[in-house]
Amino acid sequence: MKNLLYLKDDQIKEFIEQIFYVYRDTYSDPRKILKKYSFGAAHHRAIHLIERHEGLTVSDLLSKLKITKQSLNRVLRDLIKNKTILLKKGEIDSRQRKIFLNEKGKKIFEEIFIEQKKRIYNALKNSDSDSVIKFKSILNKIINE
Amino acid sequence: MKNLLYLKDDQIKEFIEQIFYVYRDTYSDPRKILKKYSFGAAHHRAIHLIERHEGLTVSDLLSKLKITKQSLNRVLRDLIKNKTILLKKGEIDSRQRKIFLNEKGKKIFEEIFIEQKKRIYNALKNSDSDSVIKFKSILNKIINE
DNA sequence: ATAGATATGTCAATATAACTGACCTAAAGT
DNA sequence: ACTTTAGGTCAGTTATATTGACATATCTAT
Repeated sequence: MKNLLYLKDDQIKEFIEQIFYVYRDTYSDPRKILKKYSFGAAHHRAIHLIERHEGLTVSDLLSKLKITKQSLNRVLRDLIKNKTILLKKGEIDSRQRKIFLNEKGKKIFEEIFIEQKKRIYNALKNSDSDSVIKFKSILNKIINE
Repeated sequence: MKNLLYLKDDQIKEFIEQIFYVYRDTYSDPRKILKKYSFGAAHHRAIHLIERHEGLTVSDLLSKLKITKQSLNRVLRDLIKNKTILLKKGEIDSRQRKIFLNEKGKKIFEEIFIEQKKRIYNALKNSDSDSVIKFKSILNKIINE
């Protein structure tokens, strides 16, 4: 490993710590709203990914969440029972189930998102465009590493 | 809210998604090593914070983890039983317990860290110092928002 | 056409990590 | 002396994940 000052172990340890805090805070802000619908963190993550990738299949969602299908199934069952999402058979491959938010789901998502966005928005509002682009680029590099 | 192009809702939704992936991947890399010691994610987070803040008190750790003391207590008990950490009475305030990694704990931490650092290191090694500074600054803004 | 692979769903048991609520001791602070 | 704080613990519960086995429908390839 190269001996760059800004890549000393202490710096990396600090990043690992900060990543935990960022995740912890970003996903805990809308907890009260989720509770209103008897949803937990697992439902939240699923709803977010479904909103971002409307029509994704069950296995798409599995590979994004990286949990087992048995775990996901509980969550999807809850969301279906609650009329938050709906599943449509794939037209090309009818084994697939494509997942969509229905109207109620979209409203719940918006309610969650309003709470959750504040933290990110306020953190970025005084940053210049270049900083934001670089921030995003590093996040992507970490994910695709 | 200002109507900056790079702060549109879609951009913020993407950040929320990326933050999840970054946390998911960064903390799942050393899972096998943790399992070797019968530790889980909760032990990992505690060990990391203790290494970063040697001598922190139980309540310091609680406020970093943001879990209940009953939850933390299970984790600390396991770590003590395993001889990974030790608690010392505070000299000034003897109600406090200051938490340290002992020799075994330091070794386990290093083993975990070697696995965990790769992802961050590889993501940052080709970034310039300015990008890394900006990345860190935005992480901090998100946490302190 | 049929054999094998894939996408999804489900049952059951278990593990992990969190929660609430109650209660306790020891040591500070006032 | 009284109250507050730091920490520990018991008991019960909930949320989220796991492993393993098995079932069904559909697609793909020979």
